[in-house]
Amino acid sequence: MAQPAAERETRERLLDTAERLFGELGYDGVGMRALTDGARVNLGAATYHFGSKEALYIETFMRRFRPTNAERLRLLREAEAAAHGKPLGVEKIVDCMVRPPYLLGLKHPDFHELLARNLLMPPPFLHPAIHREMAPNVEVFIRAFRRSLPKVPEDLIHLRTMFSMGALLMFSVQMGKMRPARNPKFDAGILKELVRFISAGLQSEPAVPAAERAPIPRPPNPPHA
Amino acid sequence: MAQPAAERETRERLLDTAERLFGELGYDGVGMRALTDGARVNLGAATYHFGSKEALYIETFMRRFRPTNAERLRLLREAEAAAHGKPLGVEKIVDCMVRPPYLLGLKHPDFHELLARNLLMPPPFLHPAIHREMAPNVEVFIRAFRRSLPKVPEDLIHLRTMFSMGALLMFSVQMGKMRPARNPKFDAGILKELVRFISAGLQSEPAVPAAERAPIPRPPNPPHA
DNA sequence: AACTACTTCATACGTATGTATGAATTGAGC
DNA sequence: GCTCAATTCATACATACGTATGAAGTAGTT
Repeated sequence: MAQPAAERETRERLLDTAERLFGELGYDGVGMRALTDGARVNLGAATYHFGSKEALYIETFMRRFRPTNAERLRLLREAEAAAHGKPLGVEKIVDCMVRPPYLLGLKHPDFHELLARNLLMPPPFLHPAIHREMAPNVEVFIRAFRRSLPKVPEDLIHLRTMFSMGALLMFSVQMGKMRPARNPKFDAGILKELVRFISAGLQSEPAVPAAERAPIPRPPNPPHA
Repeated sequence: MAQPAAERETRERLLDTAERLFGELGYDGVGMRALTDGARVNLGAATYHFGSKEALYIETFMRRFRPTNAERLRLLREAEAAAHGKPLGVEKIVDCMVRPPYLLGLKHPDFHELLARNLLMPPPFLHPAIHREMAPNVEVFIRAFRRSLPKVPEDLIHLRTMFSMGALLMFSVQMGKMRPARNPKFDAGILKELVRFISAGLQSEPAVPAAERAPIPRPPNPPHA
């Protein structure tokens, strides 16, 4: 194999540019030429490395989403190990869920918008990849919440987790936009506020007694977040 | 003017189709031909009635967003009048904010996704229209929250309102997807749960004392929701 | 029946799209 | 220094895009 360094550079320059442009403008909003021009890469090289625009898009998203998700799981398991079988505090669980994407956004600000885009309204061809990646994660977090929120029926936990993801994604988008005005002191405080907000919502008394409420169906495409 | 009835039909068929397709696939994901074919309308008629694709998109969104926003304001003013100068309950304010788009979504399910799309990541050319429409609304709701949440600093109210919008938008998207599985009893209960979730987050104790926290800047493009 | 304003329609234009092709170029292994 | 696989590059292809144009059609009004 020739020039492995150059190869990696081309590939990654293209992914970085794709991260930025796809995030700003969406899958359909950016053409191959805009991507390759922005990355100073030949048009043919894009097809060579990724095969198709869809494949490039998937990889652009997944290269960051995979490790983030793994980290969430790791943090939760770590916290559960430290708790020796006792239920975790809700804020702790939420922190495990929210911190990894938050830190990721600090390191790769361009990813913020892309994340929100793909979790809220992913292009159809992304569904399988997202679902595969998220399914085990959802499972584990829901179980943790159920243990720590005995007063909240399971279907309501699902619903509230969905709300939480919405808050997180809106947060993500706005963090991207506030980039210039931010500073470390600000960044330190704001995560705690997000965790607090979500945790308060999760812990609140159900608004409708379970007996009087119709069961909440799980959406066909669960909020993969 | 000839065939005013037919004109209105053509215009509205096109808007309805645009609502559905733009919502599913986004502005760049749908071509003029897909829209006009879907609405059984001639391609030229689209340009005739709307002038351009951007104008069509703006009108597709605004024809529902305008009245929804007006209704929010109306509900809040009505509640404030009934309170005779006393601060409103937080749940009441949240209800005024959330109920109109919720009811709208029940009536026009296709609008759900379009709303989420445009409030979370509007195409650039929509910014002015959204901002004009939302600015007074935001003002009034923030003021109401400030009165009812004396313990929450104003910048944190802004932040939490942003979180709330995220929850609402995720809710909106998922309601769209759950359409087939829903029923009236379900619909009746779920709004209350959304209001409860958001209100609990808004009312929670600030996670970081104001003195120890950096001020939260208002994002350059405020969460127009 | 002729006129008028409005709406629909078929068609055309230039450009941009994603992908395919095959020739150049590169640098390590021998 | 030759070989060879990996990469880059210029170019081409068919299709889809948004918009413009002008003729055809449609009702009310006179």
